[in-house]
Amino acid sequence: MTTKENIINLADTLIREKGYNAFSFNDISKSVGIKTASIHYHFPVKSQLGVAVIELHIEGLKAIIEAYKTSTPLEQLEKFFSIYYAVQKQNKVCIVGSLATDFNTLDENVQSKLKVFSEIMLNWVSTFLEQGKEENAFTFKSESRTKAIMIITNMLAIVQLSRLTNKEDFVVVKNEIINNLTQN
Amino acid sequence: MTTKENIINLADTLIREKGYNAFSFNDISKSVGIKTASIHYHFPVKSQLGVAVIELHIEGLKAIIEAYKTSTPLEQLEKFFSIYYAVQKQNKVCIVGSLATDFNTLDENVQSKLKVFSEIMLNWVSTFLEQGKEENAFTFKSESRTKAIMIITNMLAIVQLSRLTNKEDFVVVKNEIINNLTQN
DNA sequence: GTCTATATGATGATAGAC
DNA sequence: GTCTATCATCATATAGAC
Repeated sequence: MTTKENIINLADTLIREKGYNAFSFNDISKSVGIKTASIHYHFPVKSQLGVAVIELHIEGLKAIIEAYKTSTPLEQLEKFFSIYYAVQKQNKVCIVGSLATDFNTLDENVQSKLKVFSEIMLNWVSTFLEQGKEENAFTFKSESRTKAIMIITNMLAIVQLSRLTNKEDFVVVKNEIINNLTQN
Repeated sequence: MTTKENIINLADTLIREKGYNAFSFNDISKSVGIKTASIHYHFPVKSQLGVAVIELHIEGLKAIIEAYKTSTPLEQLEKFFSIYYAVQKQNKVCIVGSLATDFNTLDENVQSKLKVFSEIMLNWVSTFLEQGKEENAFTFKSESRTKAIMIITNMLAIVQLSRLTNKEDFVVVKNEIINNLTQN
């Protein structure tokens, strides 16, 4: 892994552990082992690092979508859950939730990049829900985009809320969604 | 309103607009019209102000719960929605979501106070959902605490997510929850 | 690419006068 | 209760040597 990739990965972890405005170049400096001034060589301003972090998430999600293109809707749903399961396991939150609460403090470039990511996620979930409905794998009455929002908000918030309530609540929510989608 | 109350209310707004680590004593100073040093007279350290903000939310929620004690489950649900509707209208997020993403940077006193608030909220929603189920006003198969978590996570996250997608998505989520609870 | 050195400004916080 | 003055610390960012 290059130093640049190292910096991005670390920034990603810090953003989702502590929040965008709580992490500093000094945090990264200590972990990567280079001085803060050297970080500026790779990312002249902090917001460019923020953009790079989101771009990494976009690439990763696009790769998953592509890899699961021919999988069943249920398999795609399970993959979606597995992403958040990993987030939860690491005591992080998801990138959308973390940056959404800081949204009004973010540079325009970070804001618009985050919107791109959330749209890709929403479209993906909507698509495999719709497909699952057509194949009678899933049962729900609402529009697929609406159902996607319901499920995404459940996931996005449970990784936040379970920091206060109980780690096991993640599985409770996951199972409730599956039961609800596959009932009858 | 006293200066102290003024400070608390302003801090609350700033936390939910910009995040805990993004708001400063200087922000409050400018709005309240007193110097930052004077704020320290009321709140020696920032975390004490954070605690006071959450205590205000606890008092407010307790008052609502008490006021709606004899109301129908549906009325209590509508009241619950109205709280988040106001949050959404003001382009804020809820206090739990805002502080949950910054949780690992918060003082212990703020962390534990936030847990108290989330527990009160969860208990309230669980209780009126349970009552609604017994009275056949609501239809759902899961445990009331689970259903409460599903609904709370929908609300908590939609005020965040709709900053990226569409303001109208709040109403979409609200209606979906009601349709889901009152179907059959 | 990484370093040292530094600029510049904001931050939370304290001491003491009024 | 609020002020002025000040502090130590931390932040992002830049210039220029290696």
